[in-house]
Amino acid sequence: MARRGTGRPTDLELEILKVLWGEGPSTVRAVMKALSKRRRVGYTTVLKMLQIMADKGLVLRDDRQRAHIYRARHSRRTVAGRLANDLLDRVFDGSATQLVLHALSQKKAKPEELAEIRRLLDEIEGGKR
Amino acid sequence: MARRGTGRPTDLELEILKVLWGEGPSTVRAVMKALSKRRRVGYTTVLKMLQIMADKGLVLRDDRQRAHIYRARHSRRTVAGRLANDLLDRVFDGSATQLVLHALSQKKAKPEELAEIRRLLDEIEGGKR
DNA sequence: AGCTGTCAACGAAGGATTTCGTACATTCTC
DNA sequence: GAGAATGTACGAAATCCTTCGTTGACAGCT
Repeated sequence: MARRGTGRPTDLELEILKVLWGEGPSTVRAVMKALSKRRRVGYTTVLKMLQIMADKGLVLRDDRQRAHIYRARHSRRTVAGRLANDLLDRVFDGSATQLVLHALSQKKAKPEELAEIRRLLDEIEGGKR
Repeated sequence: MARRGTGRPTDLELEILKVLWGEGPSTVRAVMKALSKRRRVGYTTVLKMLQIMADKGLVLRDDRQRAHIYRARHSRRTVAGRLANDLLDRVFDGSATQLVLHALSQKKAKPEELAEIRRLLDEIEGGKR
């Protein structure tokens, strides 16, 4: 049971997680429908993926109904943080600043976003004083 | 020739790129030596990886000498930015702010780093005024 | 020339990811 | 109840990543 790879969700797994985060607990068909809007994907493929993901512990399955209900095991916040962290370690050697600098210089953030980041900085520094 | 996957370097590919970025153009053996400090890896494995990476266009090969010299095709800055960007699109739906917030809250940044980020923010906002 | 060490090239193998065909069970509808 | 629709489960195939054994070429040395 519980397989192990890199620990990171793969591309398709991430797409599926995003559906579950957005739609909440769903049946295979519901996930498949939502996913079809962005990607051509067959029913059994989604089913198989969800089975594997359940096996890996990425999703939880409620099989009390005939159509099993799947839901993400970890919040979007948790997984996203884990991935950001992972990228941090693998590429930026743990320097959050480097990652932030890249992220900010690549995408043009809106003024409100910049203000939000400033607020976070204040918050972090405030906690230390 | 020129294969295509996700476009992202894999884990081992990234490790190899980091060696090339750090050491500069190197032979297979030199890469293998440097890599051995952090990971158990055989000579032919590194050779094969470099051949594949050259095929993909991740590295460039100079085969004028008997021992071919490999070097990273793109700078660390470029690749890192691309990866941060990719994560942004795949997980944070393009919101740099979200990524920054996660990055900053996961790792505890040093005060100097926070100051550096502030400087960047000033720079970005300054350019608009 | 023969021996030794280093090199590139190739192919194969094992594991992971993704896709889908098929089989079989259950539920719904006529 | 028969047949269609919908569901799970299983297994196989295609591709990619990673690893390594083997082969043949080449260079240096005696």
